[in-house]
Amino acid sequence: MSAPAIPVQKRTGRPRSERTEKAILAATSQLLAESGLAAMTIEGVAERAGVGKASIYRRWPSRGALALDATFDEYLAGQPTEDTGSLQGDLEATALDWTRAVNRSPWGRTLRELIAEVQSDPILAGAWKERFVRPIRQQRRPIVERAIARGEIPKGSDPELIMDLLYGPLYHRYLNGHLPLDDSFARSVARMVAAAASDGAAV
Amino acid sequence: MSAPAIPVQKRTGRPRSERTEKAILAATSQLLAESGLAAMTIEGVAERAGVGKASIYRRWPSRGALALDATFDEYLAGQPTEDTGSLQGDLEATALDWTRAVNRSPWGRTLRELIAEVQSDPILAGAWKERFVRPIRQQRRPIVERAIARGEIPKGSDPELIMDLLYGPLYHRYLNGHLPLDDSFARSVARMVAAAASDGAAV
Amino acid sequence: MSAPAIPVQKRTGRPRSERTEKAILAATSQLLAESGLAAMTIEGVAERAGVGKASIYRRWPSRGALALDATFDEYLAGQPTEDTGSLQGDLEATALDWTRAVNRSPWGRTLRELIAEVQSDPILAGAWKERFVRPIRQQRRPIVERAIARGEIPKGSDPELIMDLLYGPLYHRYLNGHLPLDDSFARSVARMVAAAASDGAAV
Amino acid sequence: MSAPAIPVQKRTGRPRSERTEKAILAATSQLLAESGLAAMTIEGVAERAGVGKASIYRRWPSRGALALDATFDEYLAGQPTEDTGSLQGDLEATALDWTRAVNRSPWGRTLRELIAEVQSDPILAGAWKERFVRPIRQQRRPIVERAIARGEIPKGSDPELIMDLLYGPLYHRYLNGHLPLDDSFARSVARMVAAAASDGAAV
DNA sequence: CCCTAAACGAGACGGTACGTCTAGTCTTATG
DNA sequence: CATAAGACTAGACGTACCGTCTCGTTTAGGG
Repeated sequence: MSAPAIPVQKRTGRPRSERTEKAILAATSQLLAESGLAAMTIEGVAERAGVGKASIYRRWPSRGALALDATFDEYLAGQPTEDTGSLQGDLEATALDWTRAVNRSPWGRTLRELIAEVQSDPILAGAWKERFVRPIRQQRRPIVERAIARGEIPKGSDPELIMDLLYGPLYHRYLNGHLPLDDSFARSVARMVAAAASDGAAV
Repeated sequence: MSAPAIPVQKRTGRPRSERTEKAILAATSQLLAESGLAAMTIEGVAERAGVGKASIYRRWPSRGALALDATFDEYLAGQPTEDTGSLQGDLEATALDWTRAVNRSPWGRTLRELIAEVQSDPILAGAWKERFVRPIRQQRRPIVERAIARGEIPKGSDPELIMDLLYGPLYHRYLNGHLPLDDSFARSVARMVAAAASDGAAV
Repeated sequence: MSAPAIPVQKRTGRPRSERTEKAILAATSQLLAESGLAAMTIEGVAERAGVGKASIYRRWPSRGALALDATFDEYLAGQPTEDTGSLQGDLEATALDWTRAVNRSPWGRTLRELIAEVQSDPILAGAWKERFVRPIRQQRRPIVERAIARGEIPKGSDPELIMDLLYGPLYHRYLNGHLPLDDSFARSVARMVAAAASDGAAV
Repeated sequence: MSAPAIPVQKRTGRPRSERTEKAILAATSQLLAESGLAAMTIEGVAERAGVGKASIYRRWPSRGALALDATFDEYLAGQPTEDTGSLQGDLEATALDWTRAVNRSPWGRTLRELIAEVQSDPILAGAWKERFVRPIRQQRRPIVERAIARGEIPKGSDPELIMDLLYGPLYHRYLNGHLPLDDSFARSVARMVAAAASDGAAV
């Protein structure tokens, strides 16, 4: 009825070395931080990690997949979701957290290039959604639930719509760069989304 | 014996051929439509156009710049800005136009990859903002002005903020692909932005 | 593999650089002399010559073809065919020349490895025959003709058979190494071939 | 390369499996017959034999050594040395035997590539001489002894010289391919060698 | 009857070189 | 000068094998 929770242990052959895996991810992170995804090559990673290229290809199907894993490793800390007491407060905290994170170089640059890489590789795009987008959104879902519980917004309000309204404008300035992505903008967006949701427009 | 009174435009050398330019752009468009930006190479364009690589480099500094020009050539038709009589109506028309345009393959794919390309090339990013982002936004500016004139929203409402609130969520689903970008979503976004602006949250 | 006798005039494009060609052949010769054919790689040649790999592949289809050309360039001096006054004298001079040439390291090693390389590459084998084997044999043909003119051997004697009888045993010891290939052996072979030919056994 | 004459008694551990050894040799022979030595790889043999690579390296030091053993296994039948009653007859029988054997594909191809392999591996060259060259020559030695006994050639005639005179030209055409190696050539060589030896030129 | 130790199949390991591809520049002959 | 053609240096690509090194398992002989 379901996939095995604990994958069956492979029976034969030399097991993959954890040391090798860590060396590859570390080298990747370094290179990404130094010069960005565009300048990161599999050969470069292999050399820096003191590893054969085959050991990389054995584990990751593409440069993007490797970069994604390495970036995810750094990101895992995640961001908090503390209750500020109001919908607008929660949205503002979320927007400010994200804004400050992506303005942090070089992580911000890598994220930007990773999103770019994802645009022309459907397999990678799937991983991106699973590993980055979905977790962050689920983490923020309680914000809407708390607002409903508080009676700030109607019961049927769509959390997905609200999340897109909040994150969308931030990503937009981040990737297009037509106007600055700063704290002030983050606060404005949060204010507008809170207002719209309170009006019941998200139902 | 005497210098010309009005300095004549330098006339030495063979002038650049218009035929060459058109052949390059046509070949680029074809290749983009066939296999996307990721698979488009300068060598491929040169061969398809029956042109030397140098003739391309003489005109465009990079693959992205060429692709941008070729795509812009196709895009010039633009979208209308007719007055629907209400802010929400105007926003909805705008959102639906954009949504339907990017859902059109292969143009949608090329745009997506172009945005990707822009992420790691600052020069190209500048061109992108000038040529695509700014014109579209200026074209839509009257929407806010009309809404103020109608008294739907306060005088000090920020058109840039409203534009970001509208386009941001659309781009977000377009590039991240976590949820479908369809007419229904476009209408929901327009409704929410109109609601927020009416509340005076965009001041 | 080599320049055509009558080079077809290429109409367009940048012509191949003579400098590049010479640098490649020089680097190849050096590497062959230093460590032999088995250790010579296309990458190594490219690096030593300060040349892109593509420039090598543009000119030679395989490592063996390149090595053959480089070795031929060194060999071109050739060996004399002076008339010693008798068949046995001429054969002996020929055998001694060849013996001493192949005992000369590193040229002898390269020749040995080149013959080896030829065994599993039919295209290369053709070039080998044309460029090395046939010229040498034709150069030695007058030996038999002079012997006939002198009346030492019958008119119908087969020069090819006599050449094989002379060179065969020398190559045999050279490649098999079961017994030393020295001047004494060269003289013995020459003596026997002369004796057999005088008996009219080569008719 | 092969089992030692007096196998040192191993004290402990699992003994080497005869099945494994046979599977390796069989797979090697198959691959040699199918595509030749140049295309035969240790990995390919291991896979075909259903054997770990280490089990091959435990037994043979190199690809050439393995190929030599596998080929030798097939060759063991050897060739007869019957007395035809005359030196020329014996030489002719020998030459024809060898000629026909090497013209037999794929065995002929493998032998050719094996000789090639030997040229750049001194250790393998030693094995080659011991295992192939010497046995064959010793097998043919009685030919000369019988000729002396018959009084066809002088007592001091050098068997090694005569063997080189006979085999050399055959190997020469076999490896160089400049002219066909056929029965007619084999007979001519035998006739010439017999003539020279009768003249006492082999003393 | 277990213990020891080597051999076993499998396959990962760090490497090297392959032959191909594209980048961006340079060099020719021809307009 | 610009052009089409194509050679130039440079270097990454992904693949194939190399010879070595773990794994967990098997298989004998000696204690």
